[in-house]
Amino acid sequence: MFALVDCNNFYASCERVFRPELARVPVLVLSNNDGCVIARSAEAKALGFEMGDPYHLVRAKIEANGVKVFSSNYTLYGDFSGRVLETLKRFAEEIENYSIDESFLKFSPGADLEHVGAEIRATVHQHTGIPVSVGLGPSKVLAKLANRIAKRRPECAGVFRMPAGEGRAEILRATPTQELWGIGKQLSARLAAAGVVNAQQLSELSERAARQVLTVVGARIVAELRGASCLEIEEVVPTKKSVVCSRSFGRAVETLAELREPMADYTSRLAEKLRREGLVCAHLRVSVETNPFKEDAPQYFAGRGCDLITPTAFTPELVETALALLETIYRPGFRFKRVGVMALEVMPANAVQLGFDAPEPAELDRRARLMTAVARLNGLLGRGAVRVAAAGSAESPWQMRRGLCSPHYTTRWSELRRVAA
DNA sequence: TCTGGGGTCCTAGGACCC
DNA sequence: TCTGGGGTCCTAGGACCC
Repeated sequence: MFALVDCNNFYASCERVFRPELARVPVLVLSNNDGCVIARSAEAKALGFEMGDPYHLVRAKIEANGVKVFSSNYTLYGDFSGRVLETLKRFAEEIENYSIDESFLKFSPGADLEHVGAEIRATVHQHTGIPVSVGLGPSKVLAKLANRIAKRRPECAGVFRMPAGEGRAEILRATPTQELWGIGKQLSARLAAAGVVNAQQLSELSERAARQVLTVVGARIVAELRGASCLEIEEVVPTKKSVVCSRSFGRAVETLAELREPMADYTSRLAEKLRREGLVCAHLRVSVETNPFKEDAPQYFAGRGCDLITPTAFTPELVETALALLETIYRPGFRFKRVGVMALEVMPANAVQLGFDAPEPAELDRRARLMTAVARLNGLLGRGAVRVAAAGSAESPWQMRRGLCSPHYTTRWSELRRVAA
């Protein structure tokens, strides 16, 4: 049995914890740059504010209704998120922190689940001041759905356990496919075209049909809807595969010089993020974008990436690369609204795939030996399997390079020699 | 006349999530 | 004038190899 514990209106609730005077006041939290609404208290929802409402379009309504508005404060939310997680740990042995405001708990078959939902709610509220809802079900998808119901039906008091049999079928019939976890706008439209509009119909789809319409992801959802758990708890936080820093600016810009500035800025933030998490990247990608909301203006969207000679999180190197990439995709005559930079092929800074002793300095041709050794290993293990790594000194703890068979290696022998040395 | 087939890797793009 | 930011996974298609 799984439980999904979800904090109610999380960011708005965090803002409220230390401000009791806001208890019944409608509260909104805005995105970076105060661009749009990203969290709403129950009172704000009742007033008709929607997720993603542009601030400048709802400002009048905010003032007219005495709504309290906050710029987002992710440090605060991260702190509360950690405290909620700590509190939840006492309730289950297996726990997955799914997002900043949600966690999955897994209970063993014999567990007494009669009152656990209410206990979780009371304890989290007592310890953190954050209200949560609890959904229970035999699979993650069903626990997610149960959570929605817990939130929606006042008589549930914030806890709902997915029934079996006809009770569940009745709920699934009343659930449009788009409300399911993993089914968005596009997929629900695709399903509707195939005559499937509610969750019960979806659960009755054959594995083959589900795969055809929704690919393997959809097939898993169908199994989960039938109560067969196939999405497991992921307790260990997997290391990131990419890290992004992208942002819109207040005012659109046109020249390359004006674009270079935010690009350099975001890239150094990206480098900081990587270092903070102990990561390096072997591929960097940048993108630029005009304002998609200005439909009458000429639109341009472009991105380009390149492999790095040495996986790195070193700011000057990344900035230099990002600016060079920017130059290749910049086009004059457009009004740019956003730039982004993304680190790909991210790996832990201390990763070493395979090491071997460097040949004796006295030996005639180190280069040939290295090449031969790596080529042989890659022949045995598959192209790119071997990466050259060298432990370094205290100032430069280590350096690492992607497989020698990458097209770069002959052109930057000096770099490799430095690493190998 | 008649022009293979199987596999991998990479990239771009689509879809989803919070 | 003013519309977020950060992720993941999957697929299709092209390049390339033998």
